[in-house]
Amino acid sequence: MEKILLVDDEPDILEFLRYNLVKENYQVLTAKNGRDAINKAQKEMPHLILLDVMMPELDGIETCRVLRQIPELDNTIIVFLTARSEDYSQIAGFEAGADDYITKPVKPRVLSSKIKALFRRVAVSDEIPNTIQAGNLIIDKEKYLVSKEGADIVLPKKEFELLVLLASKPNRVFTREEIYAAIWGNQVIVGDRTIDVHIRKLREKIGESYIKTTKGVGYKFEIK
Amino acid sequence: MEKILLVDDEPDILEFLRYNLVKENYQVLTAKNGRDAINKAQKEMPHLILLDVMMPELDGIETCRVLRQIPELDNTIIVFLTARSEDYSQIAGFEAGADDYITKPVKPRVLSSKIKALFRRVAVSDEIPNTIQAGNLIIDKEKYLVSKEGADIVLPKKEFELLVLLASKPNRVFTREEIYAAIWGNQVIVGDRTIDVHIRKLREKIGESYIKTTKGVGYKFEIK
DNA sequence: AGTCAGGTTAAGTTATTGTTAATATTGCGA
DNA sequence: TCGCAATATTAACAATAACTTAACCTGACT
Repeated sequence: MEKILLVDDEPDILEFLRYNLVKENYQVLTAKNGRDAINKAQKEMPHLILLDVMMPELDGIETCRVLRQIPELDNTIIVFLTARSEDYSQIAGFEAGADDYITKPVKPRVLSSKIKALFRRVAVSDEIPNTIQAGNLIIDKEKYLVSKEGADIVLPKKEFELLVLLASKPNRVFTREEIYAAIWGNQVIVGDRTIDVHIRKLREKIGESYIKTTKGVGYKFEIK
Repeated sequence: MEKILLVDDEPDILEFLRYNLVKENYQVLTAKNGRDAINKAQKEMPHLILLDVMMPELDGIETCRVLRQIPELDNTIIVFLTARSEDYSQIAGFEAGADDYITKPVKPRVLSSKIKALFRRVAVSDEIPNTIQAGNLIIDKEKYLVSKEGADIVLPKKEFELLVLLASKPNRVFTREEIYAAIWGNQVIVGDRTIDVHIRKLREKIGESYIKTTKGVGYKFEIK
């Protein structure tokens, strides 16, 4: 369920928007000014912020600028609510980092269809870079699957992570230390044959030719 | 060709509107009061209904409310014809489920451009798929129904949501965290066997072959 | 030959998931 | 509002897959 933060200084509008969005099954939070919005946004990490442009003190444009500074909110969609499609505010708004506009008076169906469309857009653009091509292997991080010439290979977690690591920079040699750090982290301690065994299993499954040992240094995913 | 239903108690206006819309190549039906409109709408399934607000007996607002109860007319656009842009009627109208307004006196060019714009918008937002086809399962999110080879399967809420989530991206592995976040949200905390049990129930009902476990990672809805 | 780095195998260990039944919660109709 | 039935969650234990380790092997280089 998507979380939406509404920001407007007029309680009536806030209520009107909330009513319509709750009906569409969104989780709705509200803030009544810019400062409030920034706090709540940081705490709640909403997926979308609907932000009135005209507000006393910190206006929508300024609020948006501040919000866009927060790296955690990078994937948050910001939509402006403007009185009319004034060219001025639109330009300023997009420059401040808004994703879209809705003009007042807000029509419920426009509201919901626009928001739906925005979420859809995000959902689509999200699925782009989840696969690594390396030689004739395709590694799909999302599906946790490796396919080799059409055939799917299922790998256990550690083996998959190992492969992803090595294949993420083909031909680069990863030392054992690097591999430990990346896959086990600094907390876990494992014996010194563990990686070798995983490498063995991996080679068995994807074929012996991909992973090369550089003695005294480490392993690499070789791609000619 | 789009079908438009005109509703107004004044024959002159009706005739005026029809003339202008027929010219634009729409298929035009008319009704002279709210009751009539509801009947014709159900029978004819128009793509758009142009509805006068001021009508004796059942007024436009009320008619609209009734129309919006009819699920088949969900995708029908409802446009109000109002004497002037009174704030009151606008709000009431939008709450009743209208999509837009046209104010009287109606200018033919405004009429046709507005209607064109509305159809264009619907054409875009219409692609929201309310049904997922996955293997030989058809999942209808609207009807909360799953059918497998013609037979309907009724699923409890949680199981249904789980299925929808997994089937929304077939073959993608969802981690337990993702599943928790999607179905329970960040607020609720449930024990660590809860998902498993729901998975069990689901598999019992839809068949064992669809949902695959990727140990250490999560679950996926597999579709070959 | 001795040492060092890594390879291999199988057996042990642990972590994760499956399963069932019991318990809690919810929603709904009388 | 009560009580029932349907759902949802938890608990306890079983099953299984993944991971790690130990013991031994191989080959290269000195």
